[in-house]
Amino acid sequence: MDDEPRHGSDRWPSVPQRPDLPAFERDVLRRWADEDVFRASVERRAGGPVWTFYEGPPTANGRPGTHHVEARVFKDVFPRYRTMKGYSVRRKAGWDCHGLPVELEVERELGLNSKAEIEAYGIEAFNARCRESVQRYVGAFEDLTDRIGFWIDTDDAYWTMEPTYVDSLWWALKTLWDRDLIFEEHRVAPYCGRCGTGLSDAEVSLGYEDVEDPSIYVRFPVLDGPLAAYDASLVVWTTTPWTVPSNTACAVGAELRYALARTDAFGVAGEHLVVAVDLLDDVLGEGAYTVVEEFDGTDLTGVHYRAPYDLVAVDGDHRYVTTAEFVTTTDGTGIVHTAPAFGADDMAVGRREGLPIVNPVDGEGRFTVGPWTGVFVKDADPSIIDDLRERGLLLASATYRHAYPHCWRCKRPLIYWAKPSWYIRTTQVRDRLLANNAGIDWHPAHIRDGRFGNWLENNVDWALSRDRYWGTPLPFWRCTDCGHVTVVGSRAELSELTDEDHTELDPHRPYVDAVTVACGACGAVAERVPDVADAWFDSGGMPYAQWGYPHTGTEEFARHYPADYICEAIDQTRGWFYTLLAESTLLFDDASYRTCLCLGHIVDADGRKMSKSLGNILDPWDLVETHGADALRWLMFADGNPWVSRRVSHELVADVVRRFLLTLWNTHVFFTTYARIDGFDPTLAAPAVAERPAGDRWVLAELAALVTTVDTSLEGYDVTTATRALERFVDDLSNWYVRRSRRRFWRAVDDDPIDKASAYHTLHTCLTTLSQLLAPFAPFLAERLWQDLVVTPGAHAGAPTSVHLTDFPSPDPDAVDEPLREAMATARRVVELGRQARNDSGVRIRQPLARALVSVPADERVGLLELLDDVAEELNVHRVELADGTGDLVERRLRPQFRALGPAFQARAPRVAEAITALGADAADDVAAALGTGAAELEVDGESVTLTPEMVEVVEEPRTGWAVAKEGGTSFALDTELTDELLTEGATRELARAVNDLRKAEGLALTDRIELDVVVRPASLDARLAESGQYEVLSRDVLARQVHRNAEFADGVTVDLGELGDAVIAVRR
RNA sequence: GGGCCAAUAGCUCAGCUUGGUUAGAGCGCACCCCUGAUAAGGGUGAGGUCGGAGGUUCAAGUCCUCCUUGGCCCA
Repeated sequence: MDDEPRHGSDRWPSVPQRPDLPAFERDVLRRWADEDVFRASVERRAGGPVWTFYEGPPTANGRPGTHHVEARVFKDVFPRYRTMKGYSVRRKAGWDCHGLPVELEVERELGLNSKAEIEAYGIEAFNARCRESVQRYVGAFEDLTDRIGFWIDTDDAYWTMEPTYVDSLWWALKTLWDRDLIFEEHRVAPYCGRCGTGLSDAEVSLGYEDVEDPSIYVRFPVLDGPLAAYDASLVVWTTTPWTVPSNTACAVGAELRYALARTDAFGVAGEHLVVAVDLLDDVLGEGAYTVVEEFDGTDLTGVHYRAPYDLVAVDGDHRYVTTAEFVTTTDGTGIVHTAPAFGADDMAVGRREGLPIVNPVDGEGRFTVGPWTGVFVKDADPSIIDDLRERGLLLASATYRHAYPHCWRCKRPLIYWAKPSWYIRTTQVRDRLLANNAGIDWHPAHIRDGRFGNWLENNVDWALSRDRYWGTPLPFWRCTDCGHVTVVGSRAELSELTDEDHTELDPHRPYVDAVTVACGACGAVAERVPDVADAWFDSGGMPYAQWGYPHTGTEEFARHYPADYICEAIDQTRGWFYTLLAESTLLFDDASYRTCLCLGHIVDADGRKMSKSLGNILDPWDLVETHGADALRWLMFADGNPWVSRRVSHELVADVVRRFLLTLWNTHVFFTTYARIDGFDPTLAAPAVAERPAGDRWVLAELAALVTTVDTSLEGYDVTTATRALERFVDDLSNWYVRRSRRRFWRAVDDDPIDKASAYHTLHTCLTTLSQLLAPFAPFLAERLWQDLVVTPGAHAGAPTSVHLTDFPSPDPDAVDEPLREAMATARRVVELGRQARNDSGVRIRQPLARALVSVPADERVGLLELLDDVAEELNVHRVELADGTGDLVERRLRPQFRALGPAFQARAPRVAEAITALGADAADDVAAALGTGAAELEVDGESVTLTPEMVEVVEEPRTGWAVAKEGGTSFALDTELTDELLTEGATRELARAVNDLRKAEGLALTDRIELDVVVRPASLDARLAESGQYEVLSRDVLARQVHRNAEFADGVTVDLGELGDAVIAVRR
């Protein structure tokens, strides 16, 4: 730009027209770091009311992806907003360090494949590798966190593997133990025989595959009761033949009906079989049986039967019929084979009935007894089926296609079996969980009673223990002698119990395993149970454990409990959202968070989930370094609802840059360019808002409304409404305010200094307020605007050195002007119609026209009156007239208003509407006149009905032959007749454009003055231009010191002036 | 198999809470304008059975039921 401003001031920076967004963001990051702005923003609010955010710790077991950016920017925007609103918002970071994912990552690195191999490698060395792995990835997270402008204090982070954190968890576990909320029990869990380990639900869900499994029907002969007299057999269905040797009971539905049927279907003449009535046809074949007797499921209760195998000696009553709720007649026979060791439902029945657990299977999933000893159970299925068939017990055998879980690592089918585990008795506080959940403000609201509420309704006890290595060790010591369990609440307590100093102990395995305590009951040696805690227990405990509560940090805990706001993706409903609520309910009978924003997932441009296997992972660094962090942040905030899955791609981020960021940037460039030229001094008093022109008052009214919208939306955790309002305003500012006001900026200062100052102050206010409104969303661009518009030019005495240290704006009460906003909306609609009319008529915009006639609905007339000059100027029409409802220029039509007609006429409303629409111009005149005095009568289907003014809108349409455009109740008619005078003006505009083109081509600066040589032909046109003063107009428009008509010059440019003639022009400095 | 969510223009998304008769925006496309924001900017237009079928209502993109497809969670 010009190095010699017209009125001399370098207070405004020179802003590049094409910004390198990532580069300037890095500059901003440096400034923030140098001036410690984040810390300052928190500290200046230290005395404010506390507003608490909890960081759900990312599991640092891989590089951060684009979905992490999503969660992190939503975690950032509300704390930033609250800080600007005056709240004290501590931003404590956190890292989730433990868990199977970390172990698996390390196993991969080390090439280990099983627990046996890990133990051979050594738990100490293995856990050391896990610790290193976590620290490695935390670094990657910190870098990205910083780059995207997520202000969270990573120096103050909690780490779930820290000893003080573990101490807190031990306290929690001991507290629960003391309240009898923890117990040990056999439970059925998915298990991989080859890997020798149970799998978490998350792992199981990775490995579902569609497979063919056997589906067999087996005879279980009845041994006692009336049925025995028939030599009847129960027909039992199963898809896991290998569990038949472990059968201990059969379950029937108490509410279901059963039948004793005689049949020859299976090659035994006249045999008697028991099957659910609903399934007789399916199992025995239609018409292939006779029902002997029908009875209820409960009638079968207690009936003993003979099972096919006696491979394991069993004590106690078993192999009888009982009832269970899960029995249905959707498939099978209505009689369910039950093996408590190998199914969760089975185990529940077994526990209720006190049935023995028969488990002839070893830790590798192989039979330990019978003819299949050493065979993997699933592989034994065919041979068991053959055996049943040979012994005449098999009624039928088929296959069954279904999804069955497989080990995601070794691809072998999983088996479900019972092993002892530690549980937290969450079912005991189920009602409290529901009650506490009811008080949480969920976004979206349906989570509360939907996904999350349903989950809580079906609460089961929390399986706490994991038979693994890298986790919080359970602080349970069991006596080797009497079995008594001693629970330890901290390392300090452990020291007391052992009379050794363990206060500096690394509480991880294997160190803690080596510590033994004296049994609290008998005094013998107690050893720690080897399990570690579910890593979810770690993260769910962060409200207290991040402070080391209650051993340390009791004040911080009190100050920051509960959280006002948390935010994670929707998959945390059963993860962190649950464990947070469960632990706070168990320990404090309270929800530890007040508001929860639940995000949808990030998917690729085709709507597919991002995954390594699909190869569609978007690297967040690539996005940020190509388009900038603000662009990515804005996409997350503005594109769709936070809680539906949203697409991210380079194209979509680039679109944000073009559509929004560059539009705003261009406005910024426009302002600073002219502010530099004019040396605008922002410290001089601004004209009062009421004194400014309508355009200024309008944009300030829009700004005031925007401030209210953004503030209210953010208060309600609604970024969608806020960002859409901001986008709309930026577009309005650029494409209406600036567009309409350009001339005011470039005309000479001494022309109308008040008007010019008004324009500058207005645009300056808009841009600086935008900077503040944008600060929580797009912190980099906001900062740049603030620096360029406030800090560098010294615009406000004592203004904060960063936008992030300012108070969130409040609407200027002097600027609020709803009628003006509405009037401008009308004016803009009229302009749109005007453009349409011009387009249709083929008269180019540079050609002035004499007049236009506008009709708008009656209630918009007054407001529009003030803005008609704006409309005229925008459309390059000398005079725009507003039809006043009289005279012959317009004719009236009536538009039915259903909102009023519907309630009044009900079923007849459509007929009345038709009648209203059908009225001719004269009849419409009469009705409109009658309505003016209150009500009008109208004949509909031979009956007279009474219309009130609310029921119709009176629409006026120009009666002229002009170019007309209309929409709804608004119409615009353009007089396209061209007079000599108008054509002359048009020629001047044409000349001005050509001269300015030439100026640009010659490389002249905006402010350079020129000598203009011009020859207009024919001479008559030249004379007309001179007579009508058009050369003066031209001279002003192109900053010519003098216009030399009919000059002699060699290298002129020819300008076509249409049918009027042409011209040759040249410019000189 | 169960729960929740989604489906609106070629694409990405608003609108649905509170039903009102012309359903919007951006991108893309076609045509055009502007040329002192200029390696910018703007306009006009085409493009929609609002996933499908019923229902409630004078009136349904909006409310209800069922279905289809997709996603997430669970089994």
